[in-house]
Amino acid sequence: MNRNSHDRAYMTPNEVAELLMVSPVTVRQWAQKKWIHAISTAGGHRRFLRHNVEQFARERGMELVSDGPPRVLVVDDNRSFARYLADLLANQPNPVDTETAHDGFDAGRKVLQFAPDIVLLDLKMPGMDGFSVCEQLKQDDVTKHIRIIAMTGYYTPDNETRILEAGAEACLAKPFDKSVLLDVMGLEQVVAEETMAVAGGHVG
Amino acid sequence: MNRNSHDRAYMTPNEVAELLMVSPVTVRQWAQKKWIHAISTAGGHRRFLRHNVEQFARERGMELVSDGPPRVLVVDDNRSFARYLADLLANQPNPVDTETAHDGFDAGRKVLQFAPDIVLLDLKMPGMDGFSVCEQLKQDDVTKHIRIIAMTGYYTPDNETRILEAGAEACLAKPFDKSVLLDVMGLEQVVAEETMAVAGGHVG
DNA sequence: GAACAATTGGGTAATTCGGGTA
DNA sequence: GTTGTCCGAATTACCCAATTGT
Repeated sequence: MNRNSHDRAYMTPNEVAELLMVSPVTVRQWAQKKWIHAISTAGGHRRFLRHNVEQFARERGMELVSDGPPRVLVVDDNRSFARYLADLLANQPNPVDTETAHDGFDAGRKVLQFAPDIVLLDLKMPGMDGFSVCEQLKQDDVTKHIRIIAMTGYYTPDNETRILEAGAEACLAKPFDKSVLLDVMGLEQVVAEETMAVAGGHVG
Repeated sequence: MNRNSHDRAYMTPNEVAELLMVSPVTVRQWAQKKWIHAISTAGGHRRFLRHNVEQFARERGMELVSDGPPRVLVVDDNRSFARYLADLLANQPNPVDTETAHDGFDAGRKVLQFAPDIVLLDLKMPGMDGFSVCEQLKQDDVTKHIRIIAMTGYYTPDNETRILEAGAEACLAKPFDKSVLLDVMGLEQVVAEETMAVAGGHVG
């Protein structure tokens, strides 16, 4: 079993090549021209830091990171709650593009078609293992950069630990405050706004 | 050995040109008019994502000339059975490219990334409604052309009717003969080969 | 540590690409 | 609407020896 680049802090030339949709030779050239900052192993092989690769891509105007408004995919089998979250985000002062998915298949499809920057992922969906989804996203070069924020109505510290290890950057226990969500997502919100309870209906 | 576009997530302009039966210059024009969504390399060269190209082609009513061998996605939560089917197909006298998915999310992802010609779909997967998957595939312009062959260990005439109405072209009751599968798929097989029982392990 | 497959670096030549124009 | 052609630039192929991973 190969270790995936997600588990490591560095990337190999081949991994960078695939991510940037270019042959390894070209990555080599770019490194020689110092367009991408590279570290050298003792034997002279190059290793790249994810941060440097992304910075390079951004400077060259690649679409690795969308320059438009953030795109958020809400994955929750509770349709009304998903719709509620999506509307909430779409109506923020800072615009956000939103989309919803209600089952695993739909989620997998839209992750590629909608190409979100952030996925709000409900962990407890029938037949869909949120942990597995998280791992799958992080193992794929095309989707590994997507930020994952987990949500669960059955919060336990153990679950939080597991999902964070799987690659999520936060785990929110339902119900959670709107302000907490926006804070975790890194979206600025209007100051002095009263906190509004955001509850998942199916939590009961 | 050259890497084929089938092995990559992206396509070069020349590859797109060949697929669409047009000169590279024309592909260039189409990309400039933004008829085909293109991503840019750091050096300014264009790269195309497979599903973007296919979407464009189908919007224009084009018949895609599948250049390579047929691509088959096996969707079954029983990993060993899915692997067995995939190996079986891959080792046919007529080569077939195969891929497997074991849950809804994985299936949704690979339907776009692998871009199969045929999906072998198990109807009874935990939390994944095969009928819903079938409908989703048929409702999306990008995937509606994909042939769907259903498989179930709990065959009933009613189920067969429903899945056929949802867009599948056949419904196989496990266990089924290898020859039946190949026949339904339209893959030629070596004559006078003894039929070999193909059973799903979890049907038990 | 030894053996083996896969990856990598460096070099040069060959190919492909984008844009403009016909 | 599509293609041919030219040019400078970007990308890739192919060579082999060295490094890395298992």
